[in-house]
Amino acid sequence: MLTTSDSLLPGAMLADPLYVEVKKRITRSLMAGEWREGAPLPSEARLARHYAVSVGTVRKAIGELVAEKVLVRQPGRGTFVANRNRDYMLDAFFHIVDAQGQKEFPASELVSFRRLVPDAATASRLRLSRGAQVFQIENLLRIGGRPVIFDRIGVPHSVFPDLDVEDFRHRDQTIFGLYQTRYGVTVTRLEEWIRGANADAKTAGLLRVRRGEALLRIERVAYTYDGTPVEYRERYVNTREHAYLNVLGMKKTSHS
Amino acid sequence: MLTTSDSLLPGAMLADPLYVEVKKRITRSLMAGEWREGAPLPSEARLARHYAVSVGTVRKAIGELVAEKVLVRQPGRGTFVANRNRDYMLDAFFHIVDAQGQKEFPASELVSFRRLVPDAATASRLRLSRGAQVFQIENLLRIGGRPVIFDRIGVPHSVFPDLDVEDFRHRDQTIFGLYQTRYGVTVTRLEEWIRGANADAKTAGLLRVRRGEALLRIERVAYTYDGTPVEYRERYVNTREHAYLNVLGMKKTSHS
DNA sequence: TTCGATTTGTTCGTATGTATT
DNA sequence: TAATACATACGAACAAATCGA
Repeated sequence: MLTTSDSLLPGAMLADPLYVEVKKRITRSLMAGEWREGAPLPSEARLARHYAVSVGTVRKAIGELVAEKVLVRQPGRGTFVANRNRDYMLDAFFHIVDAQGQKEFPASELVSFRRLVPDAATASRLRLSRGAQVFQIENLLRIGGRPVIFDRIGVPHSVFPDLDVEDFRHRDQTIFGLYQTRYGVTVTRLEEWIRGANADAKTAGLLRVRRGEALLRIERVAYTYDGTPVEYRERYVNTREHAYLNVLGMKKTSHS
Repeated sequence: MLTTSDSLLPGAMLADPLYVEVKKRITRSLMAGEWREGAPLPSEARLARHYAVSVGTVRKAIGELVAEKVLVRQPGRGTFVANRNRDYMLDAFFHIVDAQGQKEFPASELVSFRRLVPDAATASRLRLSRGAQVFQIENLLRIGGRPVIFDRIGVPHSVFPDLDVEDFRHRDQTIFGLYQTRYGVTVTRLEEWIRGANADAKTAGLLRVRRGEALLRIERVAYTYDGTPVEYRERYVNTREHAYLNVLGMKKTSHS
């Protein structure tokens, strides 16, 4: 609870700069669930006293975590653990847009929920040992009422031991939000491998396209703070009326 | 040339914080081509004196430009205009990897070079007025000797007036490098719209796949510092042995 | 509504460390 | 070795936003 002092002073041969050390400690506290999602951190001045460093050093550490979207700063109010709510997820991790480039949050429909030993691809991506089980969830996502995305999700049984169909069916939040609130698992990083794929019979039926129609196939691995893979997702997207939008480089600055 | 002083002091009702103002001025100098690619900027101390602000303020401005990969800092040496060389391009703007996630720089083969009035999609993406002409370049990219990517590139005649086939055929650099060195046009931002597409006869022939095979189709617009679109590229990727890799969120930190 | 306490944002200045030439 | 340049760290002052008394 950050009650006892935790000075970084005692000349203990730090490999990293002070602010990196502070950043690590804050990250560890975050991982340990010391502050809830949306909760305020102690003020910069208090953290500085606590770690026995200057305010500027704390500011630099917090600044990097803000850049990584782990924390949020609000002038006059404080620094908070970033909310991984619907809007945030939409902004950060969801890249499917309509022809005008607009994002819309999809409606989710559960197709199947099973517990099984995964195929080789899933096991490998999730770094599972032989025979380890996963929950496999198939999900159909509709945008504007029409099916656009089909997801096959695999999550390790070891990470989400008592996961339940009802969790998925009745959740009022994103899937990542579910991981967060029910298991304290925060997704901080995604790797997406995007390819083209001709629709097979099952997928074509679900997405209402012809067999053989070109779909987007996205293989995606989600990682936690410490780099542990916690979800493997195979996603098929009907890109007739939608697209995967990726923006690289400088954000719109327009100082001309 | 940054010879005369350019103080920001005279209480001239600045809307932005000082460091944002400094950032804007540096960006403007960059756009005006005041410092060549790879050239060193004046030291932080000199810039601080020049703008009549503190070193810390200059550092914050430069820091943001470094985060945007416009500048590069080297301890003990100085601050430099980022090199948009092959390696940088590969890292920043090229996302096609092989099955192991490795990037390899593709070999380029010119298929066609024409000057024409573009189709509606190209004209719209490049914000061209009716009747404005573009150069259209078709390019086949090979990775490991095999054709993987087919590009149809459109660039406004107005931006690259005397562009020549030979420029493309004999360049020893990336296409963006050509824009930079020959026309002073620096690409800082990309928008990529990714979809699936069934290969048509021509593309199938070039990429040596069956007609109807699912390819990745990437529509891409490249923008300059000030947001002007300077290139529209339609790209088809054979993703049998390759993929478009996108990484979102925190970079690997691993402070556990 | 006003006021005061708290918190982050900006700016300055200084000192010291480390890398490069 | 000395000079230069960026990196880190500290501290101080004031501004601006927020919130509750």
